[in-house]
This record gives sequence, structure tokens and C-alpha cells, in this order.
Amino acid sequence: MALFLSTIINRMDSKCRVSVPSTFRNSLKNQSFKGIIAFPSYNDRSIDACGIQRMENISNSLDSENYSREEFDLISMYFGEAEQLPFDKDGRVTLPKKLINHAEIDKNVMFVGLGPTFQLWNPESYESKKINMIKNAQEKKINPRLRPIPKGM
Amino acid sequence: MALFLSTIINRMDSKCRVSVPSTFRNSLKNQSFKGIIAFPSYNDRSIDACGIQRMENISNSLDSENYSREEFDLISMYFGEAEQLPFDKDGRVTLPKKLINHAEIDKNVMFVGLGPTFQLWNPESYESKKINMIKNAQEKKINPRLRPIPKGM
DNA sequence: TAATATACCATATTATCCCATATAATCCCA
DNA sequence: TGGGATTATATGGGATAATATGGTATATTA
Repeated sequence: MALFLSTIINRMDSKCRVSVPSTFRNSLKNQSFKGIIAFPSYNDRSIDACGIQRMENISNSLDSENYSREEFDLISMYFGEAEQLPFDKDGRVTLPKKLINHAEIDKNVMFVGLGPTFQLWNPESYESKKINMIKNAQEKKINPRLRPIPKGM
Repeated sequence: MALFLSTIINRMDSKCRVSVPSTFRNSLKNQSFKGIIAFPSYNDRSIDACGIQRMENISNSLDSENYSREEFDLISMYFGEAEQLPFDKDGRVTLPKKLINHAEIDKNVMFVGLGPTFQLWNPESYESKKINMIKNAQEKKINPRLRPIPKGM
């Protein structure tokens, strides 16, 4: 399973190309499709992304598991909104206008590793998101150091 | 197994020809029949489609699995309505009148990837379907991003 | 023969490849 | 350990190939 860590900012050029960080590319090296899958995030003005294998797993579950009509529709929407972005020879992808608009990206693209997936952000949007998250945590007295750490670490 | 992602709109010409998106054609590259299988969707005014391999798998399961009389009849009907649409040299298919009428397509055809299958829509119909899906999900409080992802992913 | 479907060709647009260069990271040996 | 050499990475631009789409010609068949 791919694992995405750390945060990197790269520049998008006039053709909407942007280098996927090499560490992320390495995480995807063994997957059948050489590129990334990207779709608009529901909760934020950001882009969710992962490797093809994650989509293949979800796809298989569509045939094997019993979903309700509503769930099935939603997963369908999920696939419909997903964009398959192949790497060029230098490890870049071209971002579709649709995603650029959704994430309000103009020049710099921030790649944020989230473990099994990652996100693409306008760096400024991410900073304000971060401030909000911290503020929220303080209000609700959530200790960011203890709670999210899974057992066994 | 083929995997269909993303949403693409192509134009249907006066001979009812329409380009199947190249990404979809790539997903079908290794299959024996060079084209798509299409039939009227039961639930919507849209066209369901897939590659020949999926039909072969369903066909095999008819012999090997124990279906009820009703299920068997439904699947048989399914086969009866299926149209085999071959690619021309440029990767286009000709849509039969029957399917065009069912999906109320006039000029633009929206291809929507659904994982193991895909659909063809009149773009306007799909937009209203989408609005309904989201409304429905919110009423029933289904989180479209979290719920459909199978465990362990 | 008329009507229809299939193959063939032309072109505009878009995407991809390929190369050049700058920058950063790593290696290697004195 | 320092510092030059080498490699990897990121980024820009021009050349090339792929795609979508329209039209014409040829084959099929009713």
C-alpha cells in the first residue's frame, strides 16, 4: 500500500503541468497505472488524490458488496469525478481546469501527504485551513499530540 | 478488469457517431471485441455500457451460479437488449436510435465512468440527476467521501 | 435502385514527447 | 570532513503525435 508523507510546494506552468514530488512518485512505483487519480474534495477547496490501486479496490467492492441505491449512486459520482492523470517522462501531470478552479490554484501547488492518500492545495488556502484547525482544536480542547495517534505507536 | 474513471463530453454527429473517450478505449484495449456493449439503463434515462469481458463473465455465471427464476429472467432480458457497438478506425461508435431515444440524447454525449462500467448521458439529464443524488445523500446523512470507501483502505 | 451503413480521408485542436537548463541533492575521494 | 563531481529533480519551451470531428467515397442490403 502506498504511503504519502510530508508537504512539498511545486510550481504549475503555463500548460498546467506540475511535478508530482519524487517521494510520492516512488510510493506509486509498483502500481499498474503510472500516474495519479485526482478528484475535487467535498469538504475543502482542495484536490484529493491517490494511486490507481485504491480505485481498483473500490471498484471491485462495487460488484462484490451489497450497497444501497443511495450509496451506489454516490460511489458512481465518485468515479465520475475522478480524473486519471498520467505522468509525463519527467514525472509531471497536467491538472484539468475543473480541478484548478475547484482548488483555486494559480501558480503554486502544495502537495500534502495524508498516509494512504494525499491532497493538492493552493498554499494560501492550506495555511488558513491549518489556522482554523488549530483554533478549533483549542476551543474544543483536543490535544493534537495524543488523540490521533493509533495504538501501538 | 477494465476501470472507467472521469466524465467526458463528446459530440454526436449527423450519422449518430460519437468518439468513445480515449481513456475508456485504453481500458478496453486487451478485450477480444473491439468496441462497447450498450443497453438502456433500467433506473434512468441513460445508457449503460461496458466491455465484452464483463458480459462474458455474467454469461458464465448464468451457468455456474444458482439464480432464482426471476433473476435469471432479468439477466436474460438484459442480454436481449444489449447492443454490440464496434469502434470505427478512429475509435467512434454509432449509437442506435433506440438508445438515443431512451437517453434523450440530441447532440452532446456525456460519458461517465462508474468503475467496472460506464454510462452515456444527455449532459443536462445528468446534471439534474447529480443534484438529486446530493440532495438525497444529505437528507439521509450519507457522507459521500467516507462511507463508500471499503474498510482497510 | 434507394437507403443505410461502413471505410477512408482531411483537418483543427489538444495533449504528449523530447530536449535544454537551472537547481538541489547525493556521492566520492583527497 | 570539505569540496568538487555526479546524479536526480524541477521547470520551461518547441516539435511531434494523438484525438476528436467533419466530410466524401465505397460497400451492403432491403
